[in-house]
Order: sequence, then C-alpha cells, then structure tokens
Amino acid sequence: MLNERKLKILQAIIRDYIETAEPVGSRTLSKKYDLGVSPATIRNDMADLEELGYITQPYTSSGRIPSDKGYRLYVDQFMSLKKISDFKKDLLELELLNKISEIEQILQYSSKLLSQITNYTTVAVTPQLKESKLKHIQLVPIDSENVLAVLVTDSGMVKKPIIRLDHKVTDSNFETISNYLNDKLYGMPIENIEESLVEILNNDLKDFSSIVDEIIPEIFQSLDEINNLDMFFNGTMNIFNFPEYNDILKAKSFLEFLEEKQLLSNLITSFNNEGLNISIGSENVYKEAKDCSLITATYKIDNKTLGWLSVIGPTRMEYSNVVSVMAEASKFINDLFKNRYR
Amino acid sequence: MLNERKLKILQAIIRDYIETAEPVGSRTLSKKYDLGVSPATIRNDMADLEELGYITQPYTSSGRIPSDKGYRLYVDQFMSLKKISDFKKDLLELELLNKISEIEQILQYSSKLLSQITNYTTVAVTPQLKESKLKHIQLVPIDSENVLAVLVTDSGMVKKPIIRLDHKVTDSNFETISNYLNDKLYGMPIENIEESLVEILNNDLKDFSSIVDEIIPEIFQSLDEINNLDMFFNGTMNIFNFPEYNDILKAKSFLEFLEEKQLLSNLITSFNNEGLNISIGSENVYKEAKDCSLITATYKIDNKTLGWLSVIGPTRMEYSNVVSVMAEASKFINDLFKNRYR
DNA sequence: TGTTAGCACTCTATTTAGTTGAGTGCTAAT
DNA sequence: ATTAGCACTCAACTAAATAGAGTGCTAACA
Repeated sequence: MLNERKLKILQAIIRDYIETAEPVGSRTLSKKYDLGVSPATIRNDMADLEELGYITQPYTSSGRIPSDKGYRLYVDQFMSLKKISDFKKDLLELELLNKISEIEQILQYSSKLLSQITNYTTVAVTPQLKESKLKHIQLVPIDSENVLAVLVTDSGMVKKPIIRLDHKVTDSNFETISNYLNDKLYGMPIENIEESLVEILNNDLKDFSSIVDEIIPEIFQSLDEINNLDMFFNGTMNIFNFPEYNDILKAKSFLEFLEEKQLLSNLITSFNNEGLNISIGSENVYKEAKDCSLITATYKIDNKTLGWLSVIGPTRMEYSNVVSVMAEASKFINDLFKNRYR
Repeated sequence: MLNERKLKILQAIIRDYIETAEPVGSRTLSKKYDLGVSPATIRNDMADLEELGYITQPYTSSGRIPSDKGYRLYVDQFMSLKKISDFKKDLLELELLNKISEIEQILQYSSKLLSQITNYTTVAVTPQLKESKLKHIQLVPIDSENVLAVLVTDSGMVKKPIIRLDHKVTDSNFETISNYLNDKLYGMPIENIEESLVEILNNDLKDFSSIVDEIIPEIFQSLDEINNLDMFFNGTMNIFNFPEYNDILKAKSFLEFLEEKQLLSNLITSFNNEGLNISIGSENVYKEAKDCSLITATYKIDNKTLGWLSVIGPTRMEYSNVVSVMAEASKFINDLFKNRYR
C-alpha cells in the first residue's frame, strides 16, 4: 500500500514543508531531493498519498502539505532523531545545575532553556496541589499581624502563603499549633484536609480555636488562589517567527488560548505516562489547539507526578529537533528530581 | 492665541480620534459636534491648530489627528474626569478587600482589576528589594536538606527563598543563627548586607561558619533572581483590540517591549511623586514607547515607595476614563497600604 | 473682519482587470 | 511502470480606474 518510494516522497514533503511552510510541488521534490524519478511519477504517487489521507492540497492544483495523519505516520515510523549539539547540552546542564532549588524552579528554568533552544513556546505545569499529600506544615510568625504558613507536599512542592490575622497572638501559640497540626495531618491528601480540620478543631484544640478558626480557612483559600497560577510560559512571542501566525487574528487567538490557561492545562496534564508524548493538530480535543502540536514530557517518581514540560507550536513543527532536545533535557531533569525528591 | 472655539475644536478632534482612531475632518466635526460654525470655519481654525502643533495631518488633505502636544494640552487643561460607575467601584472594593494579604498581591490584584475595567494593559511593579531595609529575617528548616529563609523589609515586602543545603544540620542551630542574624541585621539596607555579613561571620559565628558560609550567599543570590521578576502584567492581549496594532509587526514589537521588562521597568519606576503621572508618546524616553502613553500611579508611605501601578496603551488613550478609574482605585489601595504597612 | 459657500485639487483606499507562474491531472508514447 | 507533453486551475501579483473623504483657496456675504 505504501511502498518505499511513496514513503520517501511523503518524508520529503514533510521535511520540505516543515522547512519552508509552503505547499510542496512535484518539481521541487524531484529537484531538491534525490528521488530518482521524474515529477510525473511523483505526481502519481502524490495522488495516491492524498487519497490515503497523508497529504492534502490547500486548493486545486497547488502543491501538497502534510495532513495531521501524515505527521503522525512521520513521528511514529520514520522520524530520525538528531544528536543535539554539545553546546546545547552544556547549556542545559550548566544552567539547570546552577539555578535550581525548588521543584517549581526546576520546571521553570527547564522550560526557559527549552524555549531558547527550540525557538518554540514552552509551558511548564506543576501538579495540582490538592492531589498531593501533606508532608510538613509549619506556621511562622512574621510580625504581630502576619503568619507565614509553610506547606511541603510529598511530591516536593513547597507553598508559602502569608496569612493576615485580625488579632494579635504570641509566638508560642504558633509553635504549639504548628506541631500539633503537623502530627495530625502528616500524610493526609491536601484535598481532604479542610474537612478533617473541622473535626480536629472541635476535639483537641479548643484552647486555640479562635486562632485556628481564623487561620486554617485562610490557608486553604490562599492555596486555591496560588494553585491557579501554576503554569510558567516561555517564548510566547516566538510564534511571531512562524508565517502561520502572520495573520493577526490567528496570533491573537493563539495568545489568548495561552492566556486562558485552563484549557491548555487540561490538555497538558492529560498526559499521564512518564516520558514524551506527541499530540498533533486535530488530535488535540480543544478546537483552539487544532492547528497546534504539543510535545509533552511528564515527570514522575514512584508514580507521583512531579510536573509537565510542554513545547507547543504549529503542526508544522520540527518534531525531530524538539524531541531530540526534550529527550536529552529529560535526562538531566529526571536526575535532578531523583536526587532531590526520592 | 487659542480662543474658546479653537479649544472646543481641538477637544472635539481629540474626543473623536480617541473614539474612532480615524483622522477627523471638518465636515465630521461640524455635523457630529455642536460647534455652531460651518466646516469652512473649522478648516481655518484647524489650519491654525496645526501650525501651533496641536494636531497633524497623516498626509496631505486627510483629516487631522491629535499630536502628543495636543494630548498633553488636553490632559493638563480641559480633560473632564468621569464618575466611575458604582459597579466598577464595588468590583474594585470587594475584590481588593477579599483577595489580599501581601503587598505584592495588592498590586497584582489591583493591576488585574484595572486591566479588566479599563481594557488596557496594566503593569504592577514592586520596588527594588535592595533599596529597602531589613526588618526581619528568619531561617525555617523545611526538611533535612532545605531551609526556608524569610525576609521582611521595612516596606512590607516578604521574600521567601528556599535554600538547599549540601550537608545536614539540626534545627536548633537555625534558631540560634536566625536570632543572631536578626539582631545584627535589623534595619540594615539589603544592598549592604552581603558585605556586612562577611565581617560578622568572621567574628561572632565561628561555630556555625560552615552553615552560614553556605546559606548566606545562597540567600542573596536567590534574592537577585527573584528580584528580576517583580513585574506583573495583565491584559497584555488587550492591545489586539486597538487598530493601531493591527499590523503584526507593531503588535510584535509592543509585546516584545513588554517582555523585555527592563526598559519598561525603568520608565515606570522613574515616576517618584506620589499620585498619578501621565506620560504621552514622545515624552517617553525609550523609542519603543514613543507611540504609547503611560498612566502611572506611585504608592508611597512615609516617603518609602511601596509600588507602582501603570496603565499602558496607544497615545490615543481614553485618558479621562483611565485617570478616573485609577484615581478611584488609588483611594482603596492607599487605604489598604496605610492600614497594613504604616 | 469673521464666516461661509463653492470649487479645484490631493491622496488613500478600494475595485477591477490582466498577467504570471507554480503546480496539477490526464493522455499517449516509451 | 515510467515519463514527456499539454491543457487547465488558481493564488498572487501588478496596473489601471474609480470613488470618496478631506483640504486649501477664493470670493461673496453679514
């Protein structure tokens, strides 16, 4: 059904279109790529490839462009990975090792580097807080009216909301409460904590109920807010380098899709398997992403998701480049995670 | 030199151009605005206004558009402030009072609201950390390998970098060090702290030098990094609503100007006087901002700058609207600041 | 003297028609 | 099975024509 020559032709079309963003014609193919057959033969094969859905014509008698199905075949079957240059490797390694302490920062910096290296837009997503378990909680008085709550989860995330108090309290109380909460809530899924707390309150902490009453809801309210902001973007303006976004409306709707965050976050966090995941154009469920491709790396340790790192661009994406770079980057990142959060 | 009619005409031109973004002609003016004179008369006056530099012609025999000088006269002399609607007032008040604890958040949320209400891009800037004085420092152990440093400045900012340790240490040490640092560094400008520390180290903290040696440089390095990110943007995509950014290159360069951050931050933080400040087009020193106007509110308490809030848009900005809203917003924000950081 | 109607002129924006060129599909020859 | 040849298609570009909004100037008017 797809003999070797047709595969070669398809590959050439994809390569050329990724490079030029222009529909590819039979003459170009025969001249530019060493296919050993005449344009007429290529035309016949192209007609077949079109019938099978791997390429399409933007309009009658134009050249062909790859379809999403075509890209899919390409990335699955005959995409060749490149060796990424030593320079890029060094960049990744050095920057990552130097800059980093918190899990969010690992993702944030990786994302930044990735966008610099690939010239696409990258997104880093941290896992939903409520799905993790509490590992450590501590209340630290800042001044007479503010308390800092430090929460550490089993997946290594640290949240540090500041809570404002209506009345003043002494330091010692906080230590007591802090220790108590720590004892009782260790290992508890954050999602369940608020309800659990009500019970605890009424039983054990009667003496401090006025304080706890005030602080706990505040903590979890502010966690909710912080939670909505757990995406880091880099290179958003890179899309202006691609001719597909020369149309102001296209650019606008893409940027607004990014700004929306919710949909994109759903899309990215739907990839649960550790490793790389490619989703192409129409494979994305949201219509806003129908002419984008996403390459997403999911990071896990012991079945706990630590975060996602995603490169997003037009379906005409340099898949082989991006995948190569991301694979390489993932080595470092996984190492970092394993060293620090195992 | 500028009789009343000419002022009226100028005002009408500005109003119309702000509304339509199209050059305004004499016929339009005479029909749409109740000037009581014929187009020919208006034409004569317009010629005078042009000679004085308040309006210009994009090309021969087109209508007129206001110049930066024209806008300046308008905002200084005869711009009328609007009463902002109760709805908007409520929105501001409710959201701000509900959402807020930290100083950064006050600015961030105000900025968000402001962009929603005005439909322009807004920027919030927090003051340079190094210019403030340290009010409180505390080291909080998170786990055996990480310490949280909490720093509070006299201007109410709280920074919370997490420091990773190479070797493990016991809790008690931190409390001692923490207390010690707190004693010694209180009231010191953050800029000077690093050098001061070296001395302290060598004198008093010999017992803990290995820990302090490791932690202190890390703290201030991470402060530097955090410092670079002290701008919050909202409504950046609003520029797509303005025809002046229909050109993809214009939009791109504007967005890249925002992403650059440094220039814009310089521009905004150059406004030192408490209250509102309007800078129009060519009045902005950077060429990237030559066709933008900025309306900037500087917030101060006791001569300490707490932050800036800026609305940025095309020179054809709805000055009177924006100024009205910002004036109203500033009331709330100042109240909040005064209640919390005085 | 200030205001206005009239008119020729200017310049952009839009429409229309014509041209070019890359690329196709089909047919017939190899 | 492959290829040369050819008629055909369609977007993209170019050039010319047209419309329309607006001006400046002049002369008349109150």
